[in-house]
Amino acid sequence: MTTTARPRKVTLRDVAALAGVSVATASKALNGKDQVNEETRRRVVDVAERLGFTPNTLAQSILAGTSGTVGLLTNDLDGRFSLPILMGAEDAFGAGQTSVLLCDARDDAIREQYHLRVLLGRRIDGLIVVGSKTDPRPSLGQKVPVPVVYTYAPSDHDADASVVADNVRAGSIAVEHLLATGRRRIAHISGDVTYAAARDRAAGAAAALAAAGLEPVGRVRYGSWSEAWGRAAAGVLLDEGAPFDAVVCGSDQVARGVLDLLRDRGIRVPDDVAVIGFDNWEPMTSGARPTLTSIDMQFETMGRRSAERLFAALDGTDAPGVESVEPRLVVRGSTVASA
Amino acid sequence: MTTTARPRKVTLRDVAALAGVSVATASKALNGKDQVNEETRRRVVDVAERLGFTPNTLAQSILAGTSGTVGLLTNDLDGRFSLPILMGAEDAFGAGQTSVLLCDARDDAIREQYHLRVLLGRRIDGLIVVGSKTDPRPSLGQKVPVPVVYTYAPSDHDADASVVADNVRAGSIAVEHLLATGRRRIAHISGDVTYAAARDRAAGAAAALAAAGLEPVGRVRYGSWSEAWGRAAAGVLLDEGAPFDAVVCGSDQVARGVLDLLRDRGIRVPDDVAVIGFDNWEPMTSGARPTLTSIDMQFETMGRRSAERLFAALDGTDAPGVESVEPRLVVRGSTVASA
DNA sequence: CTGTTAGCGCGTTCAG
DNA sequence: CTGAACGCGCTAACAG
Repeated sequence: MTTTARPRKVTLRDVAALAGVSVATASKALNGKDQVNEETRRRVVDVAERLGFTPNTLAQSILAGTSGTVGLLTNDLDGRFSLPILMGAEDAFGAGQTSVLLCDARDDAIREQYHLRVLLGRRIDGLIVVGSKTDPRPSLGQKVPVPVVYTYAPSDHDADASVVADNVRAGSIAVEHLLATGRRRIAHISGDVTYAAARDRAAGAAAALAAAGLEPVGRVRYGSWSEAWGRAAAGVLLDEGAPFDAVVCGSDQVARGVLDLLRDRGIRVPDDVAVIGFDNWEPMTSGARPTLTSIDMQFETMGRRSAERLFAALDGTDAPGVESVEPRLVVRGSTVASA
Repeated sequence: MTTTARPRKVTLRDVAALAGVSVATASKALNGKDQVNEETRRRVVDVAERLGFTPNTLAQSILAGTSGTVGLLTNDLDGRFSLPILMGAEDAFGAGQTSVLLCDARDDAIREQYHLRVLLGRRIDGLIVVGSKTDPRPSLGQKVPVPVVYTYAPSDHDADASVVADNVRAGSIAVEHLLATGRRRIAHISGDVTYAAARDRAAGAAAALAAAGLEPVGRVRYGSWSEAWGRAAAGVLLDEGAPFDAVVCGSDQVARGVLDLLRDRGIRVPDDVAVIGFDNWEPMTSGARPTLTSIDMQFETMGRRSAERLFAALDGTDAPGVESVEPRLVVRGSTVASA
């Protein structure tokens, strides 16, 4: 056990003393104010460097009334969606001087409330709340003294600012791509029906089909977000005998299961049947045979936009309301042979 | 655009004034000191509640000299390993009063240095550094004025504190499990040889085989951490003709590829060949057919231990050095039929 | 150009 | 039991 007595933090006072000036002068010198002799400045800067002086941001904050810190309150730290969102946000903030305080509430209102208190105590300048599902979530209320942006899950209150993925549009894009590749008999195997994401994607897909004057092949088959369900549902679909030349799948995992079963049954993809998923989750898309065409929900962009809107709100230039991020089609081998 | 002029933060002064007492009394009342009349306290608490008073942690910190904040500097935010580590740490901290400042350095030394400065400026009490690979990484040096714990990737400096996964042990556990299920001819398909994790696991596996007086089936086949590589390598292995009854795979993804190819070739798992992976990554293990036996590296435990050691270091009761976390075998259908 | 003074929000003596 | 005064590290306003 090394009892390396950590030295007391070096303060501006120390620097000033050793440089033979007052604290105020030292402060000015280090902050590039122009009311200080060039030589004096050099001396101060030099001493500061030598002492390894790091200004105490806390003290600055308490004075400035703004902490240069935002809270990131997530309910989906184990899920794979909050991570890219987090990265996008961290990215947008990192450019400036803003640091991120991360909290995980695990979908527990009590824990959320607790973390909120802590964050407010730390005088965060703003807050981003990441939901665990895309369904609207309860607002934190209007009494929170800093701007709040809800992302992934929108707030259920109109006056709040939210950034969400456009799942309806994603559904349409999927179907439009299949139509563009000449498919006409399109089935739909989705995930857990209690998720708005599943229902929204289905709605978008249905709308695109209807717009093309086509009927879907059977109803949307809801189940769970798993490969096993994809396999099972695809099996049932085949056994029912209605011909189809494409399957829209609720997620990449479901799509993966569908691909596996089609392969088992000797059905060629994409020649006989095209398959498309959602999320563009690399481990799933790249490992599939053939590689999986998917709709990327642009989570990183969502994170970045959330950060940007938070800044805007701080400037007082943000309009409340829900903002959708446009999804993006990524074409691979499961819909186009050459891809 | 709602220009809701945000009200000035309510301070202890405001509370005291409205309660008709001095700041000092208000402070004592709210902090449960026993030198205050019960009725006065009630009144103060009441006013505080009504005003939505939240004590300014920054002000407290500046005084206490400790911020109740730790830095979490990761280089693998996009990878899937840092996330569970982060959760474990967040968990351990959350119990107390500690908040986490998250930074992503993306394996860039410049960015890392920059973030370090910012974090120190914010007077973090300690720092956890998460690597992107398991290979040792350069130490931040001994001049950092707060305790540092390196995790996932250990520091290359002996005097530093590190928490790592025991990949060698993991390799042994994998082989021992296969031996326990009666396998004797064990092949090994791994990932990217430039990763210490791949080499360590192979070393552990080889040692366990040797201890049992067995020879491996061919050399370790290194490649990449992908399903495609797993398929390709398994194909080659079969084509070479040397009989084998088990395959240790460098990761769950590789294992997934191996399983797929064996299935294609009509080889039954686990009857003819057992397959085992590493990481116990749920999307991979549960989607596989059969479900995949895997070694869980206990990332969450690593995060928790890192947090605990950081606390210990703050108390001055931590011994430096590398600590390994024991991996855990999770048995599923790819090694045991009934599982 | 430099030093002195005041004060940010809070906790903690120490008198009253 | 209560309140006035001081200090934490720093910056802004004002004097010198």
